[in-house]
Formats: sequence, C-alpha cells, structure tokens
Amino acid sequence: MTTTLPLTADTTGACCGSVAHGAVDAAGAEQIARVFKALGDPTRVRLLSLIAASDDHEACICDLTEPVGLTQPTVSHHMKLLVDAGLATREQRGRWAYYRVVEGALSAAAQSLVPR
Amino acid sequence: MTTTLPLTADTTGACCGSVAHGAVDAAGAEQIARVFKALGDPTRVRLLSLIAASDDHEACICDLTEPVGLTQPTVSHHMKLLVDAGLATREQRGRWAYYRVVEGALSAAAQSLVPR
DNA sequence: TCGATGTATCGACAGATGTCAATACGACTG
DNA sequence: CAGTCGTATTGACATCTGTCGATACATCGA
Repeated sequence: MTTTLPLTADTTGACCGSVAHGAVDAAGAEQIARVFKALGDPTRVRLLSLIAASDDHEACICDLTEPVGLTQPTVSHHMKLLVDAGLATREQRGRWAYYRVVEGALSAAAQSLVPR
Repeated sequence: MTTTLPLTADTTGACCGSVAHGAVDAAGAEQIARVFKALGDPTRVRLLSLIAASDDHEACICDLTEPVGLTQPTVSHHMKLLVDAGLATREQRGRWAYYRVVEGALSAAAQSLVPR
C-alpha cells in the first residue's frame, strides 16, 4: 500500500496542477485530502514543527518522544503517516532514523486546492 | 462550542504568528490542526474547490449536493465544519445559504506551521 | 556471538468521524 | 394563513483513528 503521492515539492511546471478553471475531481480530492489529513492531528503538527525548528532541520524518534509526551511506538506511527503523505522524509543512519520536513509539499497541496 | 479561531485571513502583523525560531506549542498545534482537519476529507476538499471554481465564487447547498453525490444533510454538515474552521463563510440570503471561500485562511495556517 | 539500543510492527481498545433517514426550522408564495 | 422549498439538526450506525503495551527487527559495541 502506501501509494506514492504525485504531489511533491517539485511541482512540475504546467502552471496549475488541477484541471484549471475547474474544480478538482474525486481522485484529485482524495490525494489532496491525504496530505491535509496528515496535518489534521495536533501531535503531527507539533512533530513537523519540532523538526522544522530543530538545529539541523532534522530529528530522530528519540528526540521527539519527550517533547510531545507520547510513547515511542505512537511517535513512530505518526511519523510514518507524515512520510506517507509526502510531508517528511526518513533516512536511516546507523541505529537512528532521521526525519526531515519536505519543503514546499504543504504549499503545493494548498495551491492545487485553491489555484488562486 | 465552536470556538472561533484567531487564525483568519487577516493575519495580524507582528511578523510570525508562532513563537518564532521555536516550535508551536500544544495549544497552537491544536488550532492549526483544526484547520487542516477540516481539509482532511475528500468531500470537503471537493466542496471548497467547487465553490472556488464557481462563477461568482459562491454557492448554496443545493448547488453542491449533486456534484459530490451526497445527501443534503451530509453536505450541510460538511459546510458547517468548513465554516467552523474559518475556511468558508455562510451568508443567509432569502431561502438560500450562500457559502464563500475565505481567501488566505489556508495559507495562513500553513505559514504558522512552517514559518519558512 | 551476545547484549544493548533505537525503531517498527502487532493487537487491542476507547473515542472520533462520515453517512444516512427522519424531522424540525425559516423564509417565500399563493 | 397554509403550503412549499431550502437548509439545519437529531439519532443511529459502521468505520476510521489515536493511543498504548508487548514484541519483533536492525544495528552497533564488547
């Protein structure tokens, strides 16, 4: 599962990603909603914010459990959702898994919803 | 209930709404998540997109039920959530209730999450 | 190889969420 | 005033979601 989203930071040119002058279709809405749903939980908002505000703009699970006050499995689960939504990346480095925020992924989703 | 969000289109100056250089706190995360949660459902994404793509940038419930293929009570329920989240406005005009998209509300939420 | 450490997965459970049918509310029309 | 029409609310239900404890997996050090 975990269908890769075609909705990433590198918004392929072509002006507007959506149908242009029209509303998004059912499939497109599902893709967009998946990104926003990932941010529909306060914990995940804090996690993403914590990583973005971190020194090297990256953090491992062990750095995140204490600030949010949740157990390690729960934090790991939330980070998986953020990665699946294309809002974060995961990089295994030794024993630790480092997560980074995907710049522009959020604004790309917002753009495809209301093209302006 | 339905606590009014201080997070509207008219982002009060003061540069960055968040703590600046720091991550958002628990309360702030809850506010931000409420906006994104409203967009975490494909139906609501379509509804907002339909309104934005409409001729006069507004629509009543009767205009929306058919495109999304859901019953009137369900559409009304979704629109209420969008209004409560500050993403849409409701204006009673005669028998009809006209909904409009609040410009900038979404990008304001995104900004307060990742200030750049 | 064995133990320790960081992370992911599994199973379970309470609570939230999306949907509908039925019904109530409000405003126009005759 | 009574009927009609558009919308909101209520109650019910199946499903999804967030959380945890227990446990499995993977990597490093001795």
